[in-house]
Amino acid sequence: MAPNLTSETSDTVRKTLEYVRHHRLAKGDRLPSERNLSDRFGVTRSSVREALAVLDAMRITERKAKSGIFLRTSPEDGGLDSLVMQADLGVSFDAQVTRDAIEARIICEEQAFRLACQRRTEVDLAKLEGLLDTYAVLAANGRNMADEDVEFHLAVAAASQNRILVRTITPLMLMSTRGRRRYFESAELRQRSLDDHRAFFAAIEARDEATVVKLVHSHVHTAAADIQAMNEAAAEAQDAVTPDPHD
Amino acid sequence: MAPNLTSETSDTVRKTLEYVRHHRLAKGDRLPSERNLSDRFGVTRSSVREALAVLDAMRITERKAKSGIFLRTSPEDGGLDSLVMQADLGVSFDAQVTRDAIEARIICEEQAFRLACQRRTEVDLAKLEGLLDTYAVLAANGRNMADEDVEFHLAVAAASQNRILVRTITPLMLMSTRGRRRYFESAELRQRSLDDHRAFFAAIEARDEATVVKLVHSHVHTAAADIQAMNEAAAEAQDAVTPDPHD
DNA sequence: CCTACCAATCTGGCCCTACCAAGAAAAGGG
DNA sequence: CCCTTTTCTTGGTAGGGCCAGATTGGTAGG
Repeated sequence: MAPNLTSETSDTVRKTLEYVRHHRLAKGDRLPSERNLSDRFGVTRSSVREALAVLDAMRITERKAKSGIFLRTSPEDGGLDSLVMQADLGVSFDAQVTRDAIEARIICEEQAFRLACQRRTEVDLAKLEGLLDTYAVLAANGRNMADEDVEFHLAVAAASQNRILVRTITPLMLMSTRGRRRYFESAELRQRSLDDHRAFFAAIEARDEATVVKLVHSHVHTAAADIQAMNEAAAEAQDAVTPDPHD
Repeated sequence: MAPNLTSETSDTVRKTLEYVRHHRLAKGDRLPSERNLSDRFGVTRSSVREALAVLDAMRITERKAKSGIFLRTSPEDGGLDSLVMQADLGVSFDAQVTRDAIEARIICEEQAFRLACQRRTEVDLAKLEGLLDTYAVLAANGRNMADEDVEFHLAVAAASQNRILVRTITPLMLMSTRGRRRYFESAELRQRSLDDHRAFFAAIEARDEATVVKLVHSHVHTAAADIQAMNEAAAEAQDAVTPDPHD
């Protein structure tokens, strides 16, 4: 669940995104050449090309053969995966993006969990129960359950039997990984999260859609709000020391 | 909206995914080394590394330094962007994935369009009206409006003022680009799509949420069903000639 | 002054070799 | 059989080189 790219590549991706931001490039604008970027960032062209391959795949840049590298969309408008990646790279989102993500998550999880009530199998329930047990143990031991939290939510979503829905929710959760980690440092919030998850399980077992929908709203909204608050606090603290180099 | 990666890189990505499928690798399994892949595919290690950077960013693979390349999730379970990429690469999805995508799209668009009714601005309406005009012209001239269709839907979603929701819907639409292209080859369907879009505009202008929700269900469901049917027909025709090389 | 053409230059696409350090596996010694 | 040591493998990175198309700037011609 941690940053996945190699340090060099992810560094170059981040520097490239910084370059775009710093120079306020807009859609269609051209980036410096690969060779230029490579010595600007002090890495080889190979590394630059790896980073650009990633940005291309994220639909952020577009490389036109023998012509140049062009911005396809602003980094903020790339796919959700690109937001997850940027979160991994340490980019912090503004409050609006965070609010939007919460709203989107509620929309998707509300429906996914509702479908889970209708379609959950015994296997799904067993899986959730197992996760719940692990969750309780971790909570009791004061361990950080950020990853397990995600896993539980995705397992519930998986009970909807709609794998696309699971994949839609995944980035919405992963976007806030950093905030979630901080969230679970609080013993009180750990306990609350455990209680919420137990309530989710009970409602899904009972196929009680109305309760599930209510739970999604309260759980996601309060949890996400807490995460958001922590994100903002952390972002401010970080902004204060961010130098922002570049010509 | 077309394939974005360079031919070589995308080729290598596709070959790697094929390798995974062909060898039925499961989560956590190890792929051949970069050097092995490079001469297996007849490309340089640089190209392999670019492809792996992409797969890494998609959270499909994970490269552990000095150890190996491991499958993080099955390619079918990667992020939505990875599905878009695979669609670009010509991979066809099974019927279940297509059905799931339709369901997910209905869920997201229903809520996004409902929010659009509440929050749309005059600017949003003007934008939609402009797109609608273009749409009508293209339809009249018998042109393929696949891209404009996507653009219109995303513009409606944008009227929800939730950019994350837009980005959630984007891959759900882009997944079916190929099918959509075929869809718009039919004059009858072009006309129907234009009518639907006009109805969307009217409902959103009137802030008529109930109608919009109904429209989403009928429009997406029937349109997507048509696309699906075309996809399956095309997939069968394609499967018949797919050789599937490899040791 | 404008246009059409042409050559030098720049750019992305790929290939190739080489080195490093940290794992993994094999070999060796007890 | 276990533990240590050596060797091999592997990803990470550097740096060079060639190709061919796109770009561009200058030049000759109208």
